[in-house]
Parts: sequence; C-alpha cells; structure tokens
Amino acid sequence: MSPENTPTGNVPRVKPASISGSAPQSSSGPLKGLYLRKQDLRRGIELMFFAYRDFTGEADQMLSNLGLGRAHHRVIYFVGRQPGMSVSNLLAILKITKQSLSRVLSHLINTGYIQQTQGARDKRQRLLSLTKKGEALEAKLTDLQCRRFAAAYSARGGAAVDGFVKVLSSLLDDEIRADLRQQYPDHID
Amino acid sequence: MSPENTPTGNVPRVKPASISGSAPQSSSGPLKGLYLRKQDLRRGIELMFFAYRDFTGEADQMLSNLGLGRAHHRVIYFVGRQPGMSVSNLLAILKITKQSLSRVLSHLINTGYIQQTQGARDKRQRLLSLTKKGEALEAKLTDLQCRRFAAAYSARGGAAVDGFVKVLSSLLDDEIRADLRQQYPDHID
DNA sequence: TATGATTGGTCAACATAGCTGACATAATTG
DNA sequence: CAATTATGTCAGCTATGTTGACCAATCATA
Repeated sequence: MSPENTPTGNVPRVKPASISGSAPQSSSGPLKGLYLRKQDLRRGIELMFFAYRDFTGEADQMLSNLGLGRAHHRVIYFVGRQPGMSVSNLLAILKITKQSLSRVLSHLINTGYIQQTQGARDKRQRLLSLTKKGEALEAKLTDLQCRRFAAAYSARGGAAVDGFVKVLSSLLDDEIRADLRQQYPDHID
Repeated sequence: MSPENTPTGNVPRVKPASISGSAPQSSSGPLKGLYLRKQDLRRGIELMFFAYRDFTGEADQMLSNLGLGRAHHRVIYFVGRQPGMSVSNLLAILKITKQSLSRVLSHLINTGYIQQTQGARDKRQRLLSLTKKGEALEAKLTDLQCRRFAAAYSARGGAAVDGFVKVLSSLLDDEIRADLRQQYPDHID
C-alpha cells in the first residue's frame, strides 16, 4: 500500500546521524536497531500525533463548555503546579509571546480563575496563583488527564512506563530536558 | 514548592477508576503502582506537552520558511504515507472539517505539492498523491522527525521503545487504537 | 428509472491562539 | 542618574479550526 510497506526482509533503516533512504544498516549486527526501521519511526511519529490529540481531547471538551481553550488550560495547569509563579517564568515555560499570554491570562483573571499578588522582593513581579474556582477547575482537568495516564500506566506496567519516560525525555530539546531534570530530579535522566 | 511535592513517604496516588486526591493506595502491595503517584502522572502530562512541542518544532520551522504550516505538513505526511488516498479518508484521519481541509489542500494543489486523479471505481473520488515536489518536501520533513526518533530510540534501546509504544497506544482513544492496529498489525497491541 | 445517499466543493462568517512592532510604566540594579 | 528588567497595552496580521448553507456529480438501490 504505502511505499514503506516493503515486504519483510529488506526494510529501510535509519541512522541517527543521516538518513540514507533504503540502504540496509548491517554494521551493528542482525538484531540491534530493529526498532530503527523506517516503519518503526513512522509509527512513532503517528503515535505522537494521535496520542497527543486524544490525550488533550477530553480536557478540550470540558474547557470549551466553559468558553475556554487549550491555552487557558496550559496557564491554569502550570500556575497550579507552581503557585506564586511570575509572569516571566510562565512565559519561559510556555514559550509564547507576552501578548499572547496577556490575552489568555487577563481573561482568566477577569473571570476569577487566577489571582495575582505583588512580589515581595521585587515589586514589579506579578505572582500568579489559582483562586478556589481556579483550583477546582485545575483539579477537574488534571484528574481527567491523570486518569488516562493512570489507566495506560497500569495496563502496561512499570517497565513500560520507564521506557515511555526515557524515550519521551530523549525526544526533548536538550535545553528543555535540562529544565525538566530539575523539576523531577529522580525521574528524568 | 508545588502542592504535590509532598516529602517522600506518603505520596498521593491515583486509581484509574477514580481519583481520590491524597488517600494512599495500599491494597495492591508496597511496590505495585509506584508509577501511579500523582507526581508521576503529572510528569507524563508535562512530558507529552514538551515532547510534542519539540518533536514538531524543527519541521514547523522548515515549513514556515516555505509559507506552510503544520496543517499542510499533516496532509503531506498522510498522503505520502498512503498515496491514492481519498479526501474522505484523509478527513477521517485528520478529524477536521472539510472546509478546513479544503483551504489547506487547495493550497497544496495550487502550489504543486499534491496532485489528484479521478477514482477509477468511484468517479466521485479525488485520489490524492504527492508530486515529485511534494515527495521531496515530505522526505525532508519526515527525515527531520525520523532522525529525532532514531536518536531517542537508539539512546534508550529496544526495551524502552517497546514501553514507549505500549504506553502511547494505551493513551489512545479505543477507536483510534483499533485503526492503528490495522496499520501496524505486528506493532500495536 | 427515479430517488436518495455519498463524495466533494464552495461561499460566508466567525473564534482561538499564535505572531510582530511600537510604546509605556514602574521598579531594580549598577 | 542611567540602564535594565518585569509587565502591560494597542493595533494589526496569520494560521487553523469552527458552523451553516448550498451545489454538483456520481453511485446504489427500490
């Protein structure tokens, strides 16, 4: 059907450094790198696309009932995770412009999901935290997604979870991986 | 710092069926479900967010240099994966409206990345395929993402890849998992 | 063969969420 | 005091999704 569905036996491989198209990679033994066949890499690409969509789908639905979107969710999630976070900190995590954040954040403040207090040490800073209403929404949304993860994790077991975390963290840009390693010292390597 | 960073020892767990907040889950032994602590589930959520962003980042950059976006990439990717695909088939995969697809697809046809031929059996169908130009772009984009996967896969090894695939496929909606199981009969369970 | 379902396209209008550029204010730091 | 930093705001643009309405060609079938 598709070009990479070559009949088993002589399947295109991909080397990390350069992709040679269809040259078989025989230098590292017969079994090593079986998961580096082009079809395996494509499966990874597609799994990321579909899993990310499904993973966010339920929360998106709940949000849209409240007139909110995924951008609001991200703000609520990260403020909930680290209350007292500054705006610039949030900007660094989300990697969007302050104008984009401003629109979403103002809305969340005006609708009573998020509150801000002046920084004690640096009075310019607006330290963000969830209100009761915000906490309630954050809990509902995070529970939705945690439930999906809990189901997947328990269906597959600890070893699979370990591999999942390892591969995902290796997909990250180096800079982001370093940041996450600080957040989860024992869990991201 | 954050509310779930409780000092090790009595860490909130999450059961797949219902999230109880902070009640410890002791019914299934002392070690089982260690990966179901709330912080582990949050780590999963965050890894998905950051990894998806980084995973698409390089391709997004290349696309924007050509005046294209991620939506164009998806079309090019899936048409390249299954040449001769019909519009309705593509709509079913992407799960967007035909109006949204139309805008992107028309642009790709007008700029010579995609061609369409009338279906032989059903003359209403427009069967889509990549032109030479489209194939070249698809190859460049897919190679970018494959290289990232190849690097992560070889850094972590086959066992980790196996866990990665298992957990990701368990994160899918049931219907999507069934579809993917057909695409990759030996690889998604 | 007539009817209804399917495949696909089109026009119009709208919403979300990103972007750039320019400019302003207040507070900190050297 | 001057420079930098943290934050906000106005204006406009783009990409990508949405609804709703309507049309044409083709297919399948009663």
